[in-house]
Amino acid sequence: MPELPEVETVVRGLRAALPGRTISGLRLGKTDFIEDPAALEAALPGARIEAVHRFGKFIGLHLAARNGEPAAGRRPQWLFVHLGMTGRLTVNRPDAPAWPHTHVWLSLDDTLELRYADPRRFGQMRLVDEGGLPAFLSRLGGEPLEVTFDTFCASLNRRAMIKALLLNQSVFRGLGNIYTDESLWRARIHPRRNAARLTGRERAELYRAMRKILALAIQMGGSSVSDYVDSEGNPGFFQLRHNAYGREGRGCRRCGEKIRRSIVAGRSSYFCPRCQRAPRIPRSARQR
DNA sequence: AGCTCTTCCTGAAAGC
DNA sequence: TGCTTTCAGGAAGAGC
Repeated sequence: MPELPEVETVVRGLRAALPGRTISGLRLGKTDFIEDPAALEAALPGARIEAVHRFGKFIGLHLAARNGEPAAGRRPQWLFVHLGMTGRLTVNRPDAPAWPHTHVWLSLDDTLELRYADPRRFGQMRLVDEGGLPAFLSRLGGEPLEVTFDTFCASLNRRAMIKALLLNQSVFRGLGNIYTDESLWRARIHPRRNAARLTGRERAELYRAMRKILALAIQMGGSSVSDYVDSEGNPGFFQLRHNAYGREGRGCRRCGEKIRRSIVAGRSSYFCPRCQRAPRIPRSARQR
């Protein structure tokens, strides 16, 4: 599933292909994952793509005013795309075969196509104008690779399980199930630990682990565990280096103990029961 | 505040 | 073999 490293990989690919191109046409299939399909049809044709950015798991295409229109006309806008679970945003030649479940087709200068395919349609697509950007960003926390150690530590002072906290996009933006599990494994912290109770040393371990894991994953083009491919349709390879995620029953690569899976914060969570010590359960909450 | 539960959706995998 | 059921999960909203 696309998380920060996968989205970053897609963004880097798009950044090499899109800026400077003009959207010459738009075709929509199913639109239930698009906030306002009519707005896309009104705004996109003729708009020029100025830049491509990433905000957590969101891809932001910065669009310039329509060529030749007066300055008072259209303001710059952002087209935000979230890949959800199974979204694929690829640049293709118009004659190339399309993935099944392709629902958005953007013609670029009549020579290329930007396509969005998403079997489960858990993705999102929405248009935000320049003035709406602060409100959009205010719902998101800091970038995991940009946040300082001090800010990171301060953000952990909540009484929530560390796994739930890391998954919460309003705390840090971009971490999903894979990279929280991989970071916690590397830092030897159990997913059910209370974030506020992590020691200073544990916070430092987690900060370092998270940054290392994300950097490595980006280097390897992300993890392809289900449908993920980059903007050229190629898979990533970081799944080969997973130490926890998806490894239930297999040996921990540090100590040999069998990796366990349990539901934490509503998500399948993989961890090593020996390296990642479970928190003590309060007497009051134990069994019944 | 922050937890659990539910909904959205399809394809893969497990079950019978 | 072939049909049916279960499961996976990011985000958002309801309810507690």
